[in-house]
Amino acid sequence: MIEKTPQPESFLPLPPATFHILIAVAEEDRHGYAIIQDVEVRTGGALRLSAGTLYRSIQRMLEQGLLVETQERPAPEWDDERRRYYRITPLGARVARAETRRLAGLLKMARDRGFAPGRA
Amino acid sequence: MIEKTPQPESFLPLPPATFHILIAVAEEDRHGYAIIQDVEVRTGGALRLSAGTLYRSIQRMLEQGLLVETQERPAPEWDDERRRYYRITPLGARVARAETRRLAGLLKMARDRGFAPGRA
DNA sequence: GCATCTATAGCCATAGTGGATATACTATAG
DNA sequence: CTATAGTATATCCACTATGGCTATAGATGC
Repeated sequence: MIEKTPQPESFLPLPPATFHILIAVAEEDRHGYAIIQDVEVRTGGALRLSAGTLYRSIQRMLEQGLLVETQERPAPEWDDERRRYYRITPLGARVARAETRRLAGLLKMARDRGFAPGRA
Repeated sequence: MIEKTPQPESFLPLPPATFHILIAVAEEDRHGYAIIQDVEVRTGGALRLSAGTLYRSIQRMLEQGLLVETQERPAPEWDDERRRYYRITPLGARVARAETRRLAGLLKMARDRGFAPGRA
């Protein structure tokens, strides 16, 4: 018996916070606070993930297998004991690609109906 | 005094149902049930707007000025008395364009971090 | 007669979110 | 020395959006 991994599509549509967290940890392993900062910088300050949303989202994502907590830590002089580092799993990456496809489709629908992505 | 219309950005991010409804009525005035069908066809059956979500979303959108109920009705032989037709307002169109821009930005972030919109 | 489709609308439970709060360590300014 | 701000994780409460169910009701089809 082959243990089947769940279909990425079954996670869709992703909660916005979940997608932003996956994008944040795609580049490199990040700890919670660094994820909040990455989202804020990436969106030009437009989206600030609240701590409540972040840690509950991470909990859920660990249970779903989209993230794992890594044991690898930076050199002690760069580290902070309090931090917990998270890494995206292969499943997490597949789910993120599926959500990316869904968004691309949605964007196409909007453009086809005349909502060009130009100025306001 | 010029009565200011609200900033389109203040509505963002749009609830998914709201954006789908705006896309549905962009093409032509539609009644509730026709909106549900348009969403289902457009998404290839992936998204089925529930009646509860639809009518509460419409209520909110009327109050926010994103939609108006039209008085114009099709010829009686094509009409159904029960139907209520909705039309997108200029504000609704501006909000939809703003949301389209936001989504385009989000999609770019995902692609920049390696989530190409290719296969799963 | 009964099911199905069309059409609108309200009710209830759940999920996701923001904001506030708690704890605690570090760095900087006064 | 002390106050403030930043870093870091975590929990609690309230609100919003959503899905599913139910109600109502006329039309169509078997």
